[in-house]
Amino acid sequence: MRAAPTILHLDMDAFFAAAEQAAKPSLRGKPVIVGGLGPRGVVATASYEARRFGVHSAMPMGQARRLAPNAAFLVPRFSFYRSISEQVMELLGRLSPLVEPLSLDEAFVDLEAGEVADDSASARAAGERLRVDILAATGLTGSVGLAGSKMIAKIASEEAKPDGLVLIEPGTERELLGPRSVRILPGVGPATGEHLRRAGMTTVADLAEAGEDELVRLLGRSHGASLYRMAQGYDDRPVVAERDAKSVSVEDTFDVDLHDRVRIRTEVERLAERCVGRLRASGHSGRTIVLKVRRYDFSTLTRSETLRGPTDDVVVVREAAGRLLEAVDTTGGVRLLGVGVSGLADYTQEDLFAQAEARAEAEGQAGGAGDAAAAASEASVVPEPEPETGAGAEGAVERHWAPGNDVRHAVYGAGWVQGSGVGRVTVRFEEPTWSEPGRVRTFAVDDPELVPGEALPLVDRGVGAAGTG
DNA sequence: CCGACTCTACCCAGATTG
DNA sequence: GGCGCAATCTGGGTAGAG
Repeated sequence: MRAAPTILHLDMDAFFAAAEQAAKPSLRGKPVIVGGLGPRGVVATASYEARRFGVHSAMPMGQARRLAPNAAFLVPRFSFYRSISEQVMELLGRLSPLVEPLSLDEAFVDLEAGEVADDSASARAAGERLRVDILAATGLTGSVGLAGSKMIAKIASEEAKPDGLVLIEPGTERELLGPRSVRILPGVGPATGEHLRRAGMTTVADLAEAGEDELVRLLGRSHGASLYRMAQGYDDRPVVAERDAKSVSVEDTFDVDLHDRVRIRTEVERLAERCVGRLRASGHSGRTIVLKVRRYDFSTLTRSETLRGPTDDVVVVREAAGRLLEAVDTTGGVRLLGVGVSGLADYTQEDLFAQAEARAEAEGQAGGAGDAAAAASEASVVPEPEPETGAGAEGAVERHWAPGNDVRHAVYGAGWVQGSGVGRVTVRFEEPTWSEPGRVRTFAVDDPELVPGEALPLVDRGVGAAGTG
């Protein structure tokens, strides 16, 4: 809680879809839907044009297709979005050392810590300047919320969407929140919202009136107390620059349910390998292995096993996951499998274990430190160098020419995949900085002149650009 | 030795978020 | 009838140590 609205929340507008529109002139002003295109895909982001048809995030793709059959349906390209995100985060970093990213397209910034604002006027100026800078650097719009706390800043940016800025003066929080639905409070989703409704509370004012004891009784110690504070517009959470990861996991939903036990087993092993790949890439090891299974009827269960010490060994994780699977009934089919590792320790932590072990051995201490020694030996299991193919291991996409992917043709230049099927791939040749839609050509999928391409910059860059034409 | 109690670690499900 | 992926947090249960 602070007296000046110096906590900023930035939220890019329809980020994935807007990025695709910026990269592909022919999609500007048209409904664009980004998400999984398989039989069980969901919408990740819908452009504002698509939202007018009722399409929104997390909607099953089939439903989105029925609502907006003429929209462009694209597969997400995370590395492209990440590169834009990095430019945006860099701009935020100029405002303050205290930047807390929530996702690729969202972040909190503590303007006070950055000494760029200490009152409403200076905060507003910083926010407006940021929006201008983001547009200039990326060609995309973002919405800004400014307030004295994270919660209110986030509500403000939501209010500002799209392409706006809203500042909420400290002191006016309660009148703003009071009449609103409990659902605007962080931590109140469908389940908690329904829970509260059954208890006769639908507005934030209802919560404040109910009192802390009542909410604690209803929702438990932690949720109840924090919700009571939030309902009064009281929120002390600081902007935290970087928090270290606590778990790493991978999961896959299959196009059709898996029934074969052997197949299920090999999928679990593959997931364990991918998980360990990411674990090691992040410089971690972990103690607890988690297996996740979603069955044909959507019932979901997790089973976990905690080791004596942290590991980053594929063999150890793969076998633990396999053991966990043995205890799971998969009759009827499996829709999703996942493998995770939690209880993370980083390399330095692991080094300490290894050092402790080395010391213990050198001094010949075999006494009471049994547990520590066991932990050390687990931790120092030497991972075998894996004969892994390419470091990326992107899940080897079957459809080589996925809709939306960048390509380059020897004759026609840069373009992107509009669609493919029956041995053909249709490409639209255009570039981000063009103002007009480009031309469309169709090729054989194995046309040697057609190769995967690179994402191009969304805005003209550098003085050299002046001489075009 | 038993029972009651507290503390901690672990396990699992469910909820929430973007 | 359709419902992805990754991460975090919490509540409640159980088990062992003291």
